[in-house]
Amino acid sequence: MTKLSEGAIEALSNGTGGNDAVLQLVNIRKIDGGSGLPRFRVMMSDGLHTLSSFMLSTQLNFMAEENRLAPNCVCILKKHVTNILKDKRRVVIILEMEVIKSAEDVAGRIGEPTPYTEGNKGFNRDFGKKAPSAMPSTPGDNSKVVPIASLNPYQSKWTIRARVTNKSSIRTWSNSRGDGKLFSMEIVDESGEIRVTGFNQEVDKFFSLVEVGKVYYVSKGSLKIANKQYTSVKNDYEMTLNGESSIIPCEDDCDVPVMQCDFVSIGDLENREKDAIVDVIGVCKSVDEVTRLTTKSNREVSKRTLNLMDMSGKLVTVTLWGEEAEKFEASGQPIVAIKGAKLSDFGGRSLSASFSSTLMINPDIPEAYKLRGWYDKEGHAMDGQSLTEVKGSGGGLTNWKTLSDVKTEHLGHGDKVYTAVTFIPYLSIQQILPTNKDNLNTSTLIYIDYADNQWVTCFQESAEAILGQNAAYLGQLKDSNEAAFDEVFQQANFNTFVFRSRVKLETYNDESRIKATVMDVKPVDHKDYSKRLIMNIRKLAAQ
DNA sequence: CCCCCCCC
Repeated sequence: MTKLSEGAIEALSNGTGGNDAVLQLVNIRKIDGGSGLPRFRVMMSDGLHTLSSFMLSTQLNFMAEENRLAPNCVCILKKHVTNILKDKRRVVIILEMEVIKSAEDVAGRIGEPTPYTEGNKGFNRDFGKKAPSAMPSTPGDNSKVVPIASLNPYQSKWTIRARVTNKSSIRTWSNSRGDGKLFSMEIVDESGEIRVTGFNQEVDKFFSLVEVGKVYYVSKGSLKIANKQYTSVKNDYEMTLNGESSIIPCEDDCDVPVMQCDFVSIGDLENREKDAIVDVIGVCKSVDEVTRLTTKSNREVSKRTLNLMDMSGKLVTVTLWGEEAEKFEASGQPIVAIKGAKLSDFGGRSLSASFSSTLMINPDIPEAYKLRGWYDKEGHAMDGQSLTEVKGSGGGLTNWKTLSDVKTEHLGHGDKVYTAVTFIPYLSIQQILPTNKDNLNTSTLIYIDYADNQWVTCFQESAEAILGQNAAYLGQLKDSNEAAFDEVFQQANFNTFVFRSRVKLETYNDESRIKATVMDVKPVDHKDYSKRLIMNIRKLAAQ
């Protein structure tokens, strides 16, 4: 039977408890978090005593939500902080905890614990494994270093020690409530992260001091409820620097983490809501050239799109803006991580690196090494399927299929776009829009590959690309020289192109059939196509 | 006290 850390509850309750206590979870309940995230209150037992004043820190909410923390499970309390409330009660905030035995593997309650009666005599704060004497001294201030996760609007005298992971430029604003300037940054420690904003005088005082990547002691700021709409930072609160605040560089910084990311698998982006702010990591499989464009509000901006793929085998198009677009270096298919990318429903699902995003190229984190290993071993041989359906040129050719794949995978039942290299044995023009001869409205062609055939419909642009003539000229020719007109179509037969086509189930008069439409036609890039064929041969040989 | 998130 699992041995619990008898005596740990008493120690935790009077503030002398260390970490790595083995405890049994007795009960867990959700409490109303008001406007913020839900909070979970937990009762734990050490076999001798139970104590109900444990709170799960919000970054561990997933453990409760996934039912990993069911009554009777046995856990190791890896990291915690003790907060003291106004009425001097202690609350143990669980920062890190591991379930070592799930509820179903435990027969029931271990021992016969009785509720611990709060006999708080001491009044020392306990911040986890660091004994008060070992606490880093805080420059120019008597306050103790506390974890970011313990910050709240009700305590004002504190110091945190945190690394800056992101810093904005200085922005000015002017509206009915006044005007001013501000900057914001994101900082992280081992317990969590928080967004910090400085206005006006605080901009003058702190902006130039703060450098991304460095660690600072930050003391005294105002905490308020965070507006989740604008940030992916996992904290219910955000901090505003005020006249009392200080920021002092900290040289001894190696134990402060670099960045906290909660990566979403690219495949899972399909299930996320539009406008969600997410962290993603993937291999940059392809990249477009940088382009300049003018926004609706008449601002000039640089833009670049890239395709990221991860171990879900799915790809997504990500748009970078401004300097990040201009400076992006795509050589060697780097690992790209983006913290705080914005999910859009353009083309199905796509991502945009917004103002508050942090872009990392080949970051020094385990997820990146894992992905690199996977990609070099097997991922490079996968085409992957893109969540972003790209119209026209640009954005790269993805989701390569043979025509028999299109059938056997029932792509048409899900409104999918695929790429295929196909040969045109026969092409016929069905219709030139009678009211406007310049408009080659519809032409239908059959295309084939080695395995199957498919009738598809082309509209003007793709039809012109296949016929090699523009619609206006063809319209004239049809009236003036029918033999020459037919010849254009004869010439187009027996050519091979790369087609991007959309297949979709259409219902007409209660009858359903798969309708295929060409979205884009390109000449075959034989070098690229040969590589693709060699890759497929290798894959078949490996089976 | 901001919160701009651009383009196809």
